[in-house]
Amino acid sequence: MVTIKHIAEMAGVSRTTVSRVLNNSGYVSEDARKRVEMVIKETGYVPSEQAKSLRTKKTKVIGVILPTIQTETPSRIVTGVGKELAENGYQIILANTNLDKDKELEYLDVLRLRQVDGIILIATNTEPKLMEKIKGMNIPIVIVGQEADDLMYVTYDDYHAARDLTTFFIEKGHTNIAFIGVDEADHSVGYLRKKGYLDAMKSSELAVESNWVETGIFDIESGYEAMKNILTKTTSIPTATIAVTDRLAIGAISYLKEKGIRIPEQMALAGFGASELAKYLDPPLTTVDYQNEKAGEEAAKQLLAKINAKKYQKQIILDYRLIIRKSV
Amino acid sequence: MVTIKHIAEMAGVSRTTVSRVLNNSGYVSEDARKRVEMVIKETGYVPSEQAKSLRTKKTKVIGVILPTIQTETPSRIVTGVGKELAENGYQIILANTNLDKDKELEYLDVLRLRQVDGIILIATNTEPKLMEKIKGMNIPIVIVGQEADDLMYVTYDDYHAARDLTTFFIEKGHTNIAFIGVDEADHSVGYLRKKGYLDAMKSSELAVESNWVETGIFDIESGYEAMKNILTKTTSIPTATIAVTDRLAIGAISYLKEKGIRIPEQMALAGFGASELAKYLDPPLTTVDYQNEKAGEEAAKQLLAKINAKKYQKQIILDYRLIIRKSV
DNA sequence: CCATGACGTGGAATCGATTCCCTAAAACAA
DNA sequence: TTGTTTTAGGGAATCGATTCCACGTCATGG
Repeated sequence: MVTIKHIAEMAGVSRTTVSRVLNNSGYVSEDARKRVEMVIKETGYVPSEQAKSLRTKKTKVIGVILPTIQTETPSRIVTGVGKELAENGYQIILANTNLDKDKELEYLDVLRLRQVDGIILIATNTEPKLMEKIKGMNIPIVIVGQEADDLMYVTYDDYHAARDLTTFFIEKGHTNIAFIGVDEADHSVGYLRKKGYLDAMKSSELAVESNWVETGIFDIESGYEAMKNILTKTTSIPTATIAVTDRLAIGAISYLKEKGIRIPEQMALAGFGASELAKYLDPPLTTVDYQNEKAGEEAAKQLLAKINAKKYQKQIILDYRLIIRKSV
Repeated sequence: MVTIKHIAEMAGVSRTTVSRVLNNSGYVSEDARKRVEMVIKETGYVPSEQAKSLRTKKTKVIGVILPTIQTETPSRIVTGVGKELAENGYQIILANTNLDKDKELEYLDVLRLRQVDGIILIATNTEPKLMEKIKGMNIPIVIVGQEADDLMYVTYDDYHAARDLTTFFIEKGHTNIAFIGVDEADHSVGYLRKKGYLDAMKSSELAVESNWVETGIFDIESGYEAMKNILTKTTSIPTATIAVTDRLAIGAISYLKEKGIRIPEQMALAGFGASELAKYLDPPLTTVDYQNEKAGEEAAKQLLAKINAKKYQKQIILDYRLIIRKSV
């Protein structure tokens, strides 16, 4: 393996000078620079990242912690992060928790000891233990998808998205609107989207029957179950349902079809997330488009700014867009 | 930051001894070991990975090159890889080409200079330039999803899967079977699956009209276009269609629905990949289940075996399973 | 003509580990 | 008692970079 020492010898200069050429810092004569560059080209020499980062304490690696790589939201975020980082010569170390909350904490440590320059956490919760840990780390960390008082984050306006969507249904004349949510520990998806729904109902003075509100987990199956509960347990049957993810909506559709209930005539339906498939469902699903990839890019951008001691925005809330399709 | 030097001083031993405790190598008295361990616990010291890898030339990092993270197949593979690696204390550096072939080559270099211990390439082609480059690198590399003569790989039995699926249609009585493929540069998905289809047709002495065979790219839209072409350009209309991915099949379905063509009565349909959504389409889509996650695990397992100079299997071809659903 | 500063360069320390080699005491064998 | 092994531990080199500091050489201005 060719090292800086070899280059120095071959070019007849000291390692110092080679280093100067590499980082173009300090004084180097045109002559010496030429020779060094020649030799570098000939040998195809590339400086060792390990050695460099041992000295400089910078690895040009960013850790990304995510709950799963198998659903669209995190995948898109990572894609965005990756694009932004690649442009700046940074690499991603991936830490997949596979939905295991404890691993979020664990991976923070693993990444620290890998001396990553920063961490992007695609968060599923804002538990105090996690927040405390983040505050205690002296590595720049950006949270994506959740608000977190005085930490850096990039998230979406979940509350207003849910509120707008609900209002949209109300304006269409629906009064009985059901809701399929998830655990409120997920502040964005669980709590805020539900609050948006409830507040919209309240401000239109519409009552919400307790059985209209179901809680699932993040998979299709639980959307199916939730819709089943809604239709079998409620006294006044809703005419519209909001599901907090497209996958839950897909589960709901699957139940509705099984029972021969027509969408949207008998049950209007909407999801969140603008999954690619939503467009191709029958009927195409109304959904909320968050700019996930943009969120990833933005998170990476602010993180790099912070790392390089430039001006950065600490907290960003991205916009959303309702995509109205035939399911309503 | 606490280093081995501090630990040595605090425990009243040399760095050598601390290192011995850390790696439990060489002779260390019970007494010294206790003291060192105490200090390590007190200080929460963790050895620097950079320093270690500078010396040992091992980083415990594996590079994963993939075409996109936004479709199910690579996501599942990465999940499998991640699980296996995590169990062995390895980390993943992610290199996302975003479907840009040139970046595959580029990232091989980037990863090498990051001194990754090995590379897993989720491949979309087997172009000579790429294969040559891989042979020329002196880092262990496993290819996933493509065969590559004398390199390490884990792939699927694409040929027989396609052949079986086609035969299944034939046995159901179909004689006019269309095919939506992709560019044959993708040897597995493009070439082998098509060959399986053609050979099955031939061995049943069924003719294949040239217009029955369409080529798309990997997105839903091109499935739509392909189905449109098949139905508008052919003289004898097919009664069944095989699409080489579920997404292509979804596009095809979308066209069929638009035209009011009933599935499977007027057109039977099948895809490949066992995407989660396939199950919830209307009608549920017949598809081929490859064990993507297993493939990832297997690739990681063999790679680690090779890295650690243990016995490994150079080439693995995984099994598949037809999932017959109502679309046929 | 000499002080000053810009320019060029190299020596050597440093980052934080591992590891080779050496010394020395203790344990054991002859 | 002497000679070998085993056990224990330290010194110092090393990995491949960066960077501080010192030291020349010129040109310039006072």
